[in-house]
Amino acid sequence: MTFGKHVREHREILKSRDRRFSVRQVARRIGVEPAYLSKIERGDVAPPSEAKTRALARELGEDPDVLLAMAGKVSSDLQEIIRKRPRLFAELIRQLKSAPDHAILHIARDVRDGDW
Amino acid sequence: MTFGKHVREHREILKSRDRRFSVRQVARRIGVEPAYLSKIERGDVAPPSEAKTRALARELGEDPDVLLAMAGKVSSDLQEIIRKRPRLFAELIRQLKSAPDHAILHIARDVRDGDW
DNA sequence: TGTCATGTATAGTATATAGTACACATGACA
DNA sequence: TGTCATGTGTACTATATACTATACATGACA
Repeated sequence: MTFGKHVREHREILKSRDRRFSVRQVARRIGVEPAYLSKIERGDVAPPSEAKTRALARELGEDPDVLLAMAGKVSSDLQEIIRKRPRLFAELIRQLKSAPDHAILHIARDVRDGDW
Repeated sequence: MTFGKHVREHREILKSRDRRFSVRQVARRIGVEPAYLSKIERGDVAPPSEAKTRALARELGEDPDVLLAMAGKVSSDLQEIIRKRPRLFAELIRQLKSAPDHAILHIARDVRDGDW
C-alpha cells in the first residue's frame, strides 16, 4: 500500500461519516493547498514533509511513525537520538533487524520498567 | 567538533605519515573534485552525500556510522530497518533515549547471543 | 436552476542538495 | 630555477524537495 492510497482510503472512510473530511477541508486544516493533497493521494507527487505528514496523521487519527514510514521517512527525533550515540544504536538496530516482534516489544518493556 | 574540522584533522594526521593523504589524492579516491573536499573540510559547504561520506570513512579508517552522524545523517540501512517496523522501533529507541551506554550495549549483546 | 463545495489539471516557484570546472598562488624539491 | 603537486577562490549546474496559485468541470441540493 502506497502512502497516497493509504491516506485516501482512510480519509474517505472518515468522510463517509463526516463531510469535514473532504480533500479541501483536510488540506486546509493541515495547511496545504487542496490540489496538493489531491496529488499526494493519487501518488502524483511524493509524500509531503515530515511536518505535514505529522499533521495528516493527527487529522486521520493515525500513528505518525507509521505514516512517516509509509512516506519513506524516519521521525527526526529518532534520528537525533541515534546520531547522539551512533555506534551503540547502529549496532543494536542491526542486531534487531531480524529479531521477532515480540523480542523487540519485550526489550522495550524491560527498559521502560527500568530492568537495566 | 564539526564534520569538516574532524575530517581535516584526521586526514592531516594520516598525511603527515603518508603524502597520499593530500586533499587532491583523497578527493580523487573518494570520487569528488579537490575543491569540493577542500570546501567540505573548511565547512564552506554542507557535508557530502551518504555515499561520499562512507567512502571518506573508509579512506580515513573511521566508523561510517559515526562520520554519518557528524554529517547529520543516519545510515539508510538503519532507516530501512526502522521503517519496516516503525511502531516497535520508535518505541524502543525513545525508551532508550536516556538509557546509559552500558544498558544499550548489554541489550545488543543479549540479542546477539540469542537471549530472546 | 442557480449556487456552492468538491476534486483535479496545469503551470509555476523557492530553496536545498550535491556537486563540477577552471584558474590561480604557493611551496617543495631536483 | 623550472616544474610539479598542493590547497583554494570563483562561478556555475543539475536534480530533488516541497510546495502555491489559478482555473475548471462536476455533482449535490435548496
